[in-house]
Parts: sequence; C-alpha cells; structure tokens
Amino acid sequence: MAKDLSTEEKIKQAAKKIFMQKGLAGARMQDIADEAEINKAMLHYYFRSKQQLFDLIFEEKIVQLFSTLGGLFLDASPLDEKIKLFVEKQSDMIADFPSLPLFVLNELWQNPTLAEEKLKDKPLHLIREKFRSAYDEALTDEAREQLPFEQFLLNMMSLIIYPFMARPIFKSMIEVDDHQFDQILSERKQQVTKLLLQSIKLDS
Amino acid sequence: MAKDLSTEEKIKQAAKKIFMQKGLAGARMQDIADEAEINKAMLHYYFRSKQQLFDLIFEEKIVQLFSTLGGLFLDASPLDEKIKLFVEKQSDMIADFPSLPLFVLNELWQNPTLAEEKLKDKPLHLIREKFRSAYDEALTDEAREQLPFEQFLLNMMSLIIYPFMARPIFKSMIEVDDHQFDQILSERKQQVTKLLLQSIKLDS
DNA sequence: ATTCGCATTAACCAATTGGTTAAACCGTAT
DNA sequence: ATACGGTTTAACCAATTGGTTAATGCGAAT
Repeated sequence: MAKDLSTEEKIKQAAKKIFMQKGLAGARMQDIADEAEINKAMLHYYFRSKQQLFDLIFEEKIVQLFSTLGGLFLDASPLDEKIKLFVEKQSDMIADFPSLPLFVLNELWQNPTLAEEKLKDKPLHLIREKFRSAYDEALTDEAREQLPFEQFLLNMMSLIIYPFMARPIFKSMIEVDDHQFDQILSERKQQVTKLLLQSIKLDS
Repeated sequence: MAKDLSTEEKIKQAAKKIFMQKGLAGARMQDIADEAEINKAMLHYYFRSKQQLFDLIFEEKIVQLFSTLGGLFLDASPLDEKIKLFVEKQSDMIADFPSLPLFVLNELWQNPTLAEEKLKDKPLHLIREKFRSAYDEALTDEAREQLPFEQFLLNMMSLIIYPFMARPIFKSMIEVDDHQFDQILSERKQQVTKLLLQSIKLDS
C-alpha cells in the first residue's frame, strides 16, 4: 500500500484485497488494517463494523461482476457479434480479478437470501430479456427448441467463468504451470466463442 | 443426527456437513459438536485438532470429486460412450453434493500448495493420459488441431460443474425457483453431452 | 494564541473460540 | 465387589477477535 490515497480509500482497497482472498469469515480486521497500514480503530471509525465494510465491498463486486452484461445488449448489433464481445469482455474482466467469482459465489451460498436482496434492484432481468429476444430472433424455431435460451446462458457463463475458478485443479490435472495455463486461458476466448456459435448453428 | 452410529462416525458426518457448509474458517467446533449431538471435548478426543479433522474430511472429499473419472476410462468403450457416461455420472454425483466443488475450490485457493500435495499421489495423470489417448485416437488430425484436448477437458468440466455452483446467481438471472432450476439441471445432461460430441464432430 | 472539529492512536474490553483437564461414567474381566 | 479401560462430561483456560474509549494530534477558522 503506502500510496497517497485518503484513509477511507486505503481501507477500501485493503478490504477488497483481504476479503476477496479470505472471505468474510476468514478475514481479520487486523489483516485489513495492516494491509492499509493504518490503526485498526480507523476501520471502525470509517465503517462501523466488519459486516458493514464487507457489505459495501460485496455490493461493489457483485455490480462489477454483472457490469459486462450491461452495455452489451442494448445496441442493435447481430447476435453473433454480441456473443463474441461478451466472451471477450467477460474473460478479460475475470482475468483481472480471478478470485471474484469464487468470492461472490461463496458468500451467496453462505447466505442464500443475499442473492435476491443484492440483485433485485439491478436491471438484470431487463438485460436478460434484451438478450433473450436477440437470441429468439436470431435462431430458427428448430434451433431454439433444440437449445433453449436458459441452457445456452448456462453454457456461456460456465465456459467462460469456471476455468478461472478451477485453476488449482486444472493445473494438477493437465500438469502445467501458471504461465502455460494463462496461455491456454487466453486461447480459450476464441475457442469458447466458436463453440457457442456452433451450438446455435451460427458459425462464421 | 440422533442415529445409532459410533461417536467417531457421528463426528465425521457432522464435520462433513458443517465444513462443507461454512468452510474451514467459518466452521465452529461447537457447531460440529451440536450437529453430532455430543460434547465438544469429544471432537478433540477422537481427532486431535480442528485442522486434523478438517484435513481428514477434505482428503476424503477430494478423492470423491475425482472418483468418477477413475473407473470410466479403463475399459475399451468408444469415446462418445465414455463422454456420455462421464457427463451423467459426474452430474449425478454433484447433484447429490452440490456444495462439494465450491468447498474444494475454496480451500484450494486458500492454500495453493495444498492442490499438489493432495493430488500428487492420486493416479490422476494416469487417467488423464488414458483419456487423452482415447481422445486422440477418435479424432481426425484436423479436428484435434481445431480443439486441443486441454480445451475439450476444460469445456467438459465447466459445462458440468459450474451450473451447480452458480445456482444462486442463475436463479436470480433467469428467475426460477429451486424446483424449476433442478429441472433445467437434469435436462442439461443430454444437452451437455450433445454439445460436447458436436464440438468434436461425433454427433450420434 | 486559542479554540474547534475531524483524524489518529494506544490501551482496553467483552465475547468467542480452539483446546485442556480432572473427574465421573460404565461395561467387563477378575 | 472391585479394579480396570476406554468413553463422556462440565468446567476451565489462554489466545484471538471485533469493537470501544479516552486521550492526543493537528490544521483551519476565530
């Protein structure tokens, strides 16, 4: 740390790092204070409790996780272009914060009601419906029946996100180091796009 | 609980449940004792420390997670049959323990060296090489170059596992209840198999 | 120079948590 | 009956942890 940020900002940065690394239960307030290079009491001065600090970070991160979806499906570009862009942007975003999805999922499982609370005001359904209509319009009746929108959505998210989360397992499974695995992940963007388009018979 | 199991077994059952639910940091020894309906001191009598108890459970779970891979690739069945069976068995197994992958991944990220330690004596590479050669033999040179084995493996694992982990998010995204989501997940087995075979041009 | 108000700190506190201990329990062999 | 062994329990302990407090620092306004 040791940057010339405001104390409040230093705390937020440190809290992000520690919470994402250790989760709510595993994170210690002292860890965050050390990371921010400030006195532990300052944490409670700026953010009343651990829970409040956590909620703030979590809220921000969940918005971040869905932000990629946002801008993409509002313009009139064709479906295959939308998909290609989504795969690339979402992959790049998670490559920057590989621990984000695991962190969010973990806390959502811990507290099942949290999901609806945090997501309900977000314009998620709006984006989804925009996406769904683009999907329905681009596909033939037959193709749409073969691969329902929900399944396609599951495929897309799974193919993009899971490999980042499962890095420790895959590294052992295919015996590569971090650098080689990064290589595989970056090649993946095209592979995933191709597979998704192929699955709805829109190969280009 | 309240079953007529031995104390040791009651503790193990309870520990599995609590650890899988809350992780190492989030689990309280008292939670485990309550779940097992025994005195907290018994935990230390049978398993010296929290860490030792956790290690035992974790070891067992990681074996379980990979056990499906084991039996499948030793016989001489054709590749498409292997894939189909793997998707079904792995899906069923995770449907029984949906929190397993998140739990394992979480602890592996927490302790990066753990992955190699726990996985290195397992015959994972043997199985993988068996699978790889089946893959290479079944595919044409062209197809194999288009979709390298590693990418196919990532696809397969992602498509199977991630939807179970991401249930809280997907429920909000596509606005379904647990029952409807279960329905989607069970239909998924065929969808995933089809997509995987299609991706290596082995549609049947 | 003094006052005022936010920022910062060290010391402290109460609750929680993993772990220990010594005594009690209880079926079995003597 | 008694002694013995593993098992179980309640009480206890030391360390950790989230959170508080009262005092201090310090720049700006008076």
